[in-house]
Amino acid sequence: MPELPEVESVLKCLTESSPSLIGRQVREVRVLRQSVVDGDANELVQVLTGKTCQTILRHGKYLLFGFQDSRVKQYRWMALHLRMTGRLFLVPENKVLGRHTRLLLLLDQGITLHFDDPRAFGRVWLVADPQEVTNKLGEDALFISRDSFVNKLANLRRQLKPLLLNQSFVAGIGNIYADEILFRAGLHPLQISSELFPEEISRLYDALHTVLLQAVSLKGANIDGVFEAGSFPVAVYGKNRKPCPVCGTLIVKERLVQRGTHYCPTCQPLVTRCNGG
DNA sequence: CACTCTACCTGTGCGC
DNA sequence: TGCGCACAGGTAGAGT
Repeated sequence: MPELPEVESVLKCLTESSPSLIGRQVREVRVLRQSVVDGDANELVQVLTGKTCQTILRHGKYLLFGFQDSRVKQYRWMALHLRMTGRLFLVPENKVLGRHTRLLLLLDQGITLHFDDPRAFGRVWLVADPQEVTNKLGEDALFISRDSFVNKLANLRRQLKPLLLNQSFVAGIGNIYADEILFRAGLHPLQISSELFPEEISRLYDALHTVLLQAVSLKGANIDGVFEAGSFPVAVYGKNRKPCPVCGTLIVKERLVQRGTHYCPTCQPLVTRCNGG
């Protein structure tokens, strides 16, 4: 369940730890579970071995690691998605493997990058250019402008929750932050985008921006022991049958659009409207 | 186009 | 105590 704020936190850990992943040369790649590599695992090993990690980008929930050969200027990129339970961390080499370690990059300076993932949904794959990943995605949710958000949303007739979850609309929001954003905006998950009043669209953008910025600054969400790092306090996610922090009404959890969805029926009423807002 | 369903996975927590 | 099973969810891809 790492979403944008959690992935951003991972990125900061990798780049700001000492020693940082940036500037480290790959001495050896170990694929401990073949399915962690989308594509040819042998090619991944061949391409990365000997190269140096020069930069790491994030777009939505994707990380892109730029590797360069000392002799060749052209970058090769490793894309990575943590999906549900993936974790990345730098540890001293010879550290015992976790039960669910899927991929190791053994680096210089005696450190190793671990990719652990109990559910084994996470993937890495090679791309020639970051655009291979970002082309299919919308703008990053942390950086999308109000104008861009308003324009894109106004042209779509979609329920708000699946719209926020759609990575080609805006990249980085998952189930937790979709619920949190809609709660903060006071909008029902099934409200139709094209029927919103301008003031409501503006509120939705404000909520998206505020929630994500705050969550990033707190290094992700704090959800009953799921994430050990973050301290962003969730208002509705996982709070079914608990009082709404605003009005005290009990939070409802329902399965909407194939997702566990938490909302306050008082603060987020579903409003039916005859025509576009 | 908008929406639904399924597959991919495994740890957790429930009922019996 | 332990067994079986539903459930959690991001994404791709197929189907309605």
